[in-house]
Amino acid sequence: MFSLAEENYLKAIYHLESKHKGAVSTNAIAEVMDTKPSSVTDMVQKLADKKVLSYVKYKGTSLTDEGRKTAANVIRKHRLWEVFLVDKLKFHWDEVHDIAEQLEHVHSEELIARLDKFLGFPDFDPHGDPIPDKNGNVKPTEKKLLSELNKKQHGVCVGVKESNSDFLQYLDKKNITIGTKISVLGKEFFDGSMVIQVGRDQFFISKKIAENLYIQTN
Amino acid sequence: MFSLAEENYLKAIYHLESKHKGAVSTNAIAEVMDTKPSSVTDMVQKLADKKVLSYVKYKGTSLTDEGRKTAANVIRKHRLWEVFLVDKLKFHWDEVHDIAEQLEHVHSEELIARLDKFLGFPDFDPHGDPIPDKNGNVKPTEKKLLSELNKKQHGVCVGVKESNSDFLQYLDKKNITIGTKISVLGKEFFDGSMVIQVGRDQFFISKKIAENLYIQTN
DNA sequence: TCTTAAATTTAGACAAGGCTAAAAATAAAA
DNA sequence: TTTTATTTTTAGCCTTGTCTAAATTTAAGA
Ligand SMILES: [Mn+2]
Ligand SMILES: [Mn+2]
Ligand SMILES: [Mn+2]
Ligand SMILES: [Mn+2]
Repeated sequence: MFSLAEENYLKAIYHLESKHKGAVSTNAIAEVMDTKPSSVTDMVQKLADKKVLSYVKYKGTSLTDEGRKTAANVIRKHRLWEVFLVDKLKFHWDEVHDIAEQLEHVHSEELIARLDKFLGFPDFDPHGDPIPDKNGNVKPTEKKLLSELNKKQHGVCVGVKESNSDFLQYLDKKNITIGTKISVLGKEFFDGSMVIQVGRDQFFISKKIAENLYIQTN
Repeated sequence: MFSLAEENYLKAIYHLESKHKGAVSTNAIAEVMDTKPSSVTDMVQKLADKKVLSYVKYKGTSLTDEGRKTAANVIRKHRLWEVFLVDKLKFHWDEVHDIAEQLEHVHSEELIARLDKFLGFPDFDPHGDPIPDKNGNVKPTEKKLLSELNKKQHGVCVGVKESNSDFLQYLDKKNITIGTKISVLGKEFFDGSMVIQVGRDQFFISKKIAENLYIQTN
């Protein structure tokens, strides 16, 4: 059994590993955990003792299979609760993260199994992120960023990269949500900005927006 | 905002106050919290500083209005989650307490408001205990213990006093649940045992059983 | 009332997590 | 290859919540 703090560290390291290849640096962890590098060192040494990650002084850490599975399980819980909050309690998709952040630490295998069933065994959370299975496996999906598309290409929005409130509220204003069809009408190579079509509307979006929307094309 | 430990102390003191009149003793708190009296003294002094209870050395403690409201709110959350677990996730009523014990500490007013609505604003939890409203008020119900009934009296089971697994499973075996009609066919004054009728079945119960079943007669 | 027993509090420690300041190791620059 | 800058770790201290052992207070018995 892992403490709340330990679970949060494992989750953070899991996400960092999936973004950048190679060992995760102490400073990177401190950054996302919003804590000091010295605190990270302490915790990482403790987690290494517990065999959930391997740690080499000054070189960084990487999760063991055990650690990866544990982290994936916390993420599984987080995302299932987010589905519950949106689908059942009718929360808006920009309101659920902080609550799920607490719910993810409730310990009960049975609870999650039943919640999963109650929700109809969802594959994705409200932000389009995949929900790991009981064993910590995530089926790989072929999605790309909207910013990778070129003029005249189109696809369906399947997720968001960053999911902070401001961004999600912007998407709502533009009627973009998971499942929305998006077509690229024009693309400016100088700044990466685009003109896209969503439903009947055509409008301009910045590169930053395009880099935070996942699209599935096929 | 109160810590998990503080919330549990407040809840325990709230329950103790409702059972025995007068100030709650340090030892009584230690007993139900399964901790040492010295630890209780420390915590109780801290909670007194926070104005949620009044504490007089060697004399005991009692909740302030503020403390009572805070405690009732934790209990409200506990019971609403129990309703969720039984009604929605189809848990059995003897399996939900420990999970609710964790869920009750998730902080979000909005979450509880929406959960309440999702559950249809229930008045009682799966064990027949009343759910306090947002302001910490519980409507008083006129219920008595089955052991207080005499021969030929009858009523409807509206709750259980102790709700440990063994007892709840016994009740299931006997087909007794919230809403079940129970008639007293005989009562032995020597040991308080009874013969009762439940549906078509008639059987013997000990005084201990009768003292843990709440009945509404009218 | 005097003495013993029970309840309660105080003193001193400990583990988990976290912080700051200083030291050590590694990476980058000259 | 030195020197300097950056990253990371160590050392020492703090807070929360808990515990044991010892001291105090209150209650009970003679
Ligand atoms: Mn989230
Ligand atoms: Mn999400
Ligand atoms: Mn309960
Ligand atoms: Mn209950």
